[in-house]
Amino acid sequence: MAPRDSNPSFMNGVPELLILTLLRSHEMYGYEIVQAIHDRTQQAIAIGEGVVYPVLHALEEQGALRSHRKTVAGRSRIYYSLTRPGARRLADLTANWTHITSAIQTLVTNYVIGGTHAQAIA
Amino acid sequence: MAPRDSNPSFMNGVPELLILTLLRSHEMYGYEIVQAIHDRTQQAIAIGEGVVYPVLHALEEQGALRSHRKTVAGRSRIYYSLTRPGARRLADLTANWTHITSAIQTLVTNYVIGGTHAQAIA
DNA sequence: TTGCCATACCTTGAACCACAAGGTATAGTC
DNA sequence: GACTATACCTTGTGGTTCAAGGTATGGCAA
Repeated sequence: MAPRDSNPSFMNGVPELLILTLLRSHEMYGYEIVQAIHDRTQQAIAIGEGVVYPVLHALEEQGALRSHRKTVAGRSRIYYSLTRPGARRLADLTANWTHITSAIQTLVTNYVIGGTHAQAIA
Repeated sequence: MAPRDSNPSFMNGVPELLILTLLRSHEMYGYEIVQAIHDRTQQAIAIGEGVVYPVLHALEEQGALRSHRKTVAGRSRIYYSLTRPGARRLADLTANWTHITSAIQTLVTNYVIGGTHAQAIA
């Protein structure tokens, strides 16, 4: 039921990380988050609604987010904001993300600078 | 049969990236790769044999790797090395990896430097 | 007024990847 | 003679993400 630990199932949880990150500065609603991720990453990353909404629900259920409805221009929106535990969770995820990606980056960019190392490719 | 593209299924393929990266400089065998990933990332990343071996088989089948048996000290090892297409594949994966992670990194580390932004956490 | 697009929410099914756990076999060590 | 390390491998399970669809309102254009 809970093989949560060990490896972070690798790079999983990126949507969660991005969503929490966006909510760090101010509250947002789901549809807005979907577009914000797309825009603020120069289209490098596109996370669909089918991913965002379930994550929002799960995070709220876990107490990491809090929500309230607001109607703007006849449109009903559900705004989400970080709770204290949510901020802690974001800090953990961010630290972990940085740790892992920098480890990978070090490996990947090691002595590839000028060489063609043709003997390895042969 | 082939919804391969769209998003890179996110951070998937990290094991593949790491394996190709290690094989960039010289040939290695599976068991060695498992430990090398563990060691060269300061234990930040641990990829099990259950992941490495299938990836090696798949990459060879796709023509990205080439293998040959060698017996060393009574131990039979299967050494893998990069082919030309494999090197191209590694270049693609690396570029993509860098692109995506830097986009995320930019979002994640934006104006978090000194502030507690307590108003967002409330 | 009818149709279409954008907004805004949501769920379902399938695909896929990585993992843990197991299984085989040999070499060296205690 | 048993245990650990080496070295290969496969299977089943589980968790994430995806694409595709489904509902409803507002605004705009034909």
